Amino acid sequence: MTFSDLAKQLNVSTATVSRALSRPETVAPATRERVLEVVRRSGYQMNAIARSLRTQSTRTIGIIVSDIRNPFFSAIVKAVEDVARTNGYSVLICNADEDGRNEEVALQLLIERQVSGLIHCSAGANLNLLRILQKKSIPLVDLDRQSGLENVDTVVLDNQLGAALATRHLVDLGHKRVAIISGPKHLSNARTRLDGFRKTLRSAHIISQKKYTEFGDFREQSGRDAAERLLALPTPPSAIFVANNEMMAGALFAIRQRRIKVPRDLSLVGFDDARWAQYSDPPLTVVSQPTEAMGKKAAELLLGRLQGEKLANTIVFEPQLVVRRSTAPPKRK
Amino acid sequence: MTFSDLAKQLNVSTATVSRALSRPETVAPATRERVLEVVRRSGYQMNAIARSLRTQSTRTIGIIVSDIRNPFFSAIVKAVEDVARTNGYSVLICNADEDGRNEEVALQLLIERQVSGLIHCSAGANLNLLRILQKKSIPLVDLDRQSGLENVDTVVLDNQLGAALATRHLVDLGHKRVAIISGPKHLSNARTRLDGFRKTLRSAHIISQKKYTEFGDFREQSGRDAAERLLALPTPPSAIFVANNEMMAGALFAIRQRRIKVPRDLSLVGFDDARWAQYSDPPLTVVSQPTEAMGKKAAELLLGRLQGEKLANTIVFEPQLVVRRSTAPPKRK
DNA sequence: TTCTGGTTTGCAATCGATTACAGCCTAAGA
DNA sequence: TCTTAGGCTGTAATCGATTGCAAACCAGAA
Repeated sequence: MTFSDLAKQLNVSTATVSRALSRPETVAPATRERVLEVVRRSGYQMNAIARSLRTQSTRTIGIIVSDIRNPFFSAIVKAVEDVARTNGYSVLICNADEDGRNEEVALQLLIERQVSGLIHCSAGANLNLLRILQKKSIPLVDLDRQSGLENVDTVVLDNQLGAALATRHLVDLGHKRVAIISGPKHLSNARTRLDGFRKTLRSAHIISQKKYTEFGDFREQSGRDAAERLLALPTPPSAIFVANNEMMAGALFAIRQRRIKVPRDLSLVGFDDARWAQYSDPPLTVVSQPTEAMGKKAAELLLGRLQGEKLANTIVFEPQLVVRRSTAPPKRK
Repeated sequence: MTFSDLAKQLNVSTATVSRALSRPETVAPATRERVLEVVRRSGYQMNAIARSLRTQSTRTIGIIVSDIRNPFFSAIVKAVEDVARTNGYSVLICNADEDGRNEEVALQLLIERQVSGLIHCSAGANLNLLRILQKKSIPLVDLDRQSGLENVDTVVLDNQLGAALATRHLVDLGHKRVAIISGPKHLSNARTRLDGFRKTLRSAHIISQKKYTEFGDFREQSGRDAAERLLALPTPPSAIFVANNEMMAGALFAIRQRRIKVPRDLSLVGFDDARWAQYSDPPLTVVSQPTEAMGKKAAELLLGRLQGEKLANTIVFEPQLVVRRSTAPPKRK
């Protein structure tokens, strides 16, 4: 069923049908009613592909996340989808699985599908493809992780502050042997968190030791491995700051396996307040971020750009320390 | 940058460019190389919209989920996306928020966008729109919840068995006052779970009482409300079977607020083994489902259909009872 | 040289909606 | 009665890639 079929049935031209639907005031009331009636009765469904080709606009926004199962990202996706839908956009979703290669494939695909805009949680892709977006003037919003591209809308947490809050909390409790399980060095948010961690230790006159600095890839398994290495140390840390929730899940696994008591033998601070963090035993002290708000804001920035906004904005959200029961003063030796 | 631009540059026709890319063996080696070289150098990106219009195929699969933040569905989405990607498809995602109206809007949208196929976790939409899909012979896979449409591929859990396992477990522990927080009556999976629950009680000669049967909408808040009602009863239940993980989170909230000790004062069995269920305090006894496998299977069935498979399949997955520490024999009075 | 068969290429229609432009009609004004 | 303006509608081009058909070309056989 196409306009041309309807037009034949109605003895009008496709132009009239099109106008009756998209600019009703330009067609005579009588004709308009006739057209609309037939459209309704026939259950006609517009072909958005054809329309997109002609109008050069897909009203689709692409989103690349690093792991849709991470509650942080699923909350982002949910928020983005909400904003998109209420503005007549749809969402094409791609998973990068924390791998720059996958991200590049995804970018390629989204460009080919002519997305109107892109929300992008970098897994470390090469900048060239992103430059293509810019050349095609497809607006881009960096979310959570900065791609490194200049003049791009950005929504991030103040990661430095977040890490500082966590670290400060541990230091204030009296911990001296403080470890970090950081994210990969090539991701901006991981770097900034590590930075905040180190600065805070330094300002407390604690030397951040190399053996207490572990790097994971933001995924569960790497958190588990890192925790195992830390716990196997001759003098293991008395506190660990784990830089994201997935790695925290992994770390917890290792910790339980060794039957280490939290917080008696080990204090833990996590990053990002996934639901399970508060239900966990013990409930975890974490740095929480306003996830939904960040997703919403990213979508809004994007829509703003699509509606002609010129300037690139950088929005920084504030983290909050949520103290629960996974942190306590260190055991006296 | 279009084929026509490239063609001009190369002094060939657009037909040749097209063929060099999609059926290289049909063009002379020399020309082919010339074309490919220019394509590479110019960074040409195919316009998938135009191609889709011409070929009448978008290679996009739509997915409607009821709540992307529910880890059950995000695991599904992840699995579907994986299978899709490795087969050259993309995924258009829509959120129904457990509301049939939203689902209908989503269906409309996906039809207009000419998705090649649809994976569908019903929130109870009207069947008419789904019939349109069938009329357009767009393959459809019902996942987790049956839409009620005939002759449709289906991937479900054996919900009856799942509920039976849970209930049996409680009964075997000696519980007589067993309550259920069920999902909404119009969803197939909720109904079947309720059914399994009732049948099991009956076979144990326990009368399932109306006051012990609560209905929620599969979302957190409703679980909380339902739990509150149950706990406020003159003789509250000694065990509750909560029919999905979101409502369980809500129920737990209410239970903690009342400082009820689990499992001493109340046994709990959940449905679907979200990550937090095992980290929870106490770790929850749940009926687990092979979520990823279900998502994967759904995607595979869909792709099968897209490749010409004729018969509609119904795949039933087996649930498993995972006994943790939220269940125990009832207190003796 | 002419013909045959095969390879390579181009022409032009096509997918379905949108829209600039032009033409038609009607009614009001001269 | 003749203009003219404005409202309504239709014609046809367009978006960018694909593809059936036909033409052009070439090598080898007669």
